[in-house]
Amino acid sequence: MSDETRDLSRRERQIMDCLFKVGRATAAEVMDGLPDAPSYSAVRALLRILETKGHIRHEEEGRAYVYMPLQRRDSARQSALSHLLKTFFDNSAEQAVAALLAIKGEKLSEAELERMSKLIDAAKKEGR
Amino acid sequence: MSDETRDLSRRERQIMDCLFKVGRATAAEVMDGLPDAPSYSAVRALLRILETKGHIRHEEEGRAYVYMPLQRRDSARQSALSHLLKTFFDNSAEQAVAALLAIKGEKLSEAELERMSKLIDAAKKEGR
DNA sequence: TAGCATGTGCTAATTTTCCAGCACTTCCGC
DNA sequence: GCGGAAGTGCTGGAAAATTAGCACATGCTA
Repeated sequence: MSDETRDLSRRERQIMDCLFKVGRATAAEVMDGLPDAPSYSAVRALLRILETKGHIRHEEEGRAYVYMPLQRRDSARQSALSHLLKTFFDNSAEQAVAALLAIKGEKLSEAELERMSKLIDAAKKEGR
Repeated sequence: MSDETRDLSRRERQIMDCLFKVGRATAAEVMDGLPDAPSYSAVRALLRILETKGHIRHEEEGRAYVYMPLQRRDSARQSALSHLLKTFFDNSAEQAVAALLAIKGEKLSEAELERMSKLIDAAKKEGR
């Protein structure tokens, strides 16, 4: 997996982030999702480059191109999460969960917390 | 929060990642931690730039400079995690926990899982 | 059918990033 | 005291990224 999304240039990464967030988008939509958005044609140029490099592909939809990542979302997720874990959490899932709760803590519903508990219980059973 | 570590160039980001991972490091250590490491003097140049931009600072230790991030690790963590959540997990802590378990699942000890349960229980109490 | 809006591809050029090299200093051992 | 090892700052320039602009296609509408 040498074609990591991590060694992209700044703009390229921003665009990939945007596409992973929304799943699929036209050039105009990508532009809206970009911080300090450059011109429309700049965005299109970047999209073309990313496509050449094999990170995204497009489908024609009416007259417009709709772009989407080539890498599957869950695969990209795993990879991003894994990197985050190593960089900021000493590779400790526990610390990550703690931080997660610290960020979202109060906004989480009882039901969501319950489902998380279930996930962990399931992992316990798995492990024994 | 305009001085986000996210709008850095590729190399700058790699260096920040490296520094966040280890906490503090000399130029030589940073170089070792870098993928496709460039020359020693290139690394020093980058470090100087990052310092100018206000992302890191250095202390003199013997003859050498030891560099470290200015932003506190937990603050950087929160920010990185929050961004990851938005980009890949629809801002859902639950999905993130699921992915976390999927990655580390089998490698987690009973005790770690237990502590995670406790964290979630605590959050439940908090919320009610 | 002419004109406009909204697409696309391509490309030249500016800006930023990235790097290696050079000059200088300091410490240490011989 | 001299020479080497290991620091540092600075700078010019190559390489990459980023951008805007132009030319052209297509659909729609007055």
